[in-house]
Amino acid sequence: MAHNLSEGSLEIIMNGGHYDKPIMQVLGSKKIQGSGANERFRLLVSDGKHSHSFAMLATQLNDKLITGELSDYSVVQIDRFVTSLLKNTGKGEKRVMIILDITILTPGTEVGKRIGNPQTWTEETAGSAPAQPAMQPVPKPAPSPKSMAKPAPTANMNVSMNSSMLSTQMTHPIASLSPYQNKWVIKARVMNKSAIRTWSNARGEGKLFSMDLCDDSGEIRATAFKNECDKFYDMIQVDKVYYISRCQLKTANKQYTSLKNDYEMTFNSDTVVAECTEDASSLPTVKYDFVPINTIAEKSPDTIIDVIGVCKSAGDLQELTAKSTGKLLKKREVMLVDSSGGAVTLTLWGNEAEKFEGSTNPVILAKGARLTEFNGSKSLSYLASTMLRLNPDLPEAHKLRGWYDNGGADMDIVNISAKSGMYTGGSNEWITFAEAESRQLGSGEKGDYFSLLGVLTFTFSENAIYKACPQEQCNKKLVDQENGLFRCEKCNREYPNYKYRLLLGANVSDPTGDQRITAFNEAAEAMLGRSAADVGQMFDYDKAGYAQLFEEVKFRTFVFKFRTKMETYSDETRLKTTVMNAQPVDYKDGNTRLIKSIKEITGVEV
DNA sequence: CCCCCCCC
Repeated sequence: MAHNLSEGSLEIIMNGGHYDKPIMQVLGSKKIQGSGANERFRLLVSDGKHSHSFAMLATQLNDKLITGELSDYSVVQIDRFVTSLLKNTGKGEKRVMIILDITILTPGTEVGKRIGNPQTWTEETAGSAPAQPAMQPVPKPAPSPKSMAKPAPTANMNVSMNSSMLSTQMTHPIASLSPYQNKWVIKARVMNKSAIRTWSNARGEGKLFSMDLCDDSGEIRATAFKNECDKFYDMIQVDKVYYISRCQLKTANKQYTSLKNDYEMTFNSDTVVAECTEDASSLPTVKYDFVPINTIAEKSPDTIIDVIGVCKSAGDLQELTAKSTGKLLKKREVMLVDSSGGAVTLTLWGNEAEKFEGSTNPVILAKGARLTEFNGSKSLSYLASTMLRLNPDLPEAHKLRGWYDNGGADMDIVNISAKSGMYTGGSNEWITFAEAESRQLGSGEKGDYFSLLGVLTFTFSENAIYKACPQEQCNKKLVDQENGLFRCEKCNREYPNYKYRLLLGANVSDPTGDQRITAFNEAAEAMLGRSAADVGQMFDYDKAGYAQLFEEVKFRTFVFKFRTKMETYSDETRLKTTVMNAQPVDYKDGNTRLIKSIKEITGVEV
């Protein structure tokens, strides 16, 4: 197979010229910094004549390397790139190429060898190369942004370029910024802007706001303190594009951001920000990486994720006092659902909790919400840096609206945030009913907890729902006074209203046995995929639907967390097993466990 | 220079 590399293109690019979609061969790659989501790779590329390790892969293309798609010897077409001059201590300047888009023409495994005999490109080679290749268009002076308060820094402006590249070439890619180089201008879109926060600690006090910026090459967080906070807060607007220069760069603390950049920037008194008034539609807009709600349970706690869902219900505003700080907190729990059939609780705090209005079932978009785990179930928490948007004008949002209003509202859901409130931990191990029996779980004084992968083989629909005391903390079954009032023996009061709660009896089986179990309200909601209120509604008005629901849930598989204890009724002693928590199966986790046990049983490496 | 992001 013929591989026509763009011989000589590397030389042109290294001299600051532009070459449209050069075809090159990848000869090697090297991780230059970061790990996980923050890795950045450098490539050794060849155009057949020269080779050079000056190419950096934009982080959004990392996957191609990691998955092996972009293997050594691959022949690629570089569809989009920018170059930038970096100050190289003591050695003048060094040009880097940031690859933004790439098409793999022939996989490395098919090429299998180096093409031609490329020579390593060096400064000496550069000296012998023409400074301005003849094929380049006439250089154009770079227009400086009109509204800049100070003249835009003009460092590194390379004027040999075609007009479509002009604005990109004028500015520096975000991915190329580092603390070692301070003469740059970026052209970036504001993806997110925080509210102004104040702080006060031993080192002083002040206020700040932060913003997340992006361009073709990557993203970065910028923070403005005190004076700069006042100066720029009103000016900076989400979705707008700005030229920004003269900021301090420092290493980002990964604990507090999910942005793909090892650095973050701080505005200082020299910082220049000017709105870009030209067409900036080529710059990426806010990027969302929506996680389907039914897969949120598979993610690790403390992950920052983007989610979009319909607010199915919203709790009341709750006030509570933080035990650790004594601070008065306000929170509101909102239940989000999407067409994946999952439901998750999003907890709003403070101002956001106070002003939230969920009665119209708005579509809620939360970018950068934190996944938290409590008592074995997962939910989302709103952070200061979370971007919350109600009914955003996005295709995903319109789709969800349509789904919800056309039957989605009545869809069976599995609430991954369902909690029992009683679960006190226990081993993370899955065992079987046979193992539970052989370990004599439940025979002790305190009861035992265990987890198991099981199938719901039968559910008892009779008496699965009851009218409970409407008081927040009291779930006592009410006595119908037959006069429109219901009596709570615990509160010693009569109420005209009640709330429905579930108390579900069922059989759970695994390959080694089965067990009659009881699931209280939240666990039962997770198993039935319906809220107690919904089930109560069906019980009252749709008996057939109610019966159907209990049929449908049969043979669903869950990861159950049980509490089991021997109890004696009159003369009979038997195990009473309660479902603390029923979660949908995370098959990735399930397979890991399976592989581990295959290894243990067979001694064979899988 | 923040970096707390809460509670059950």
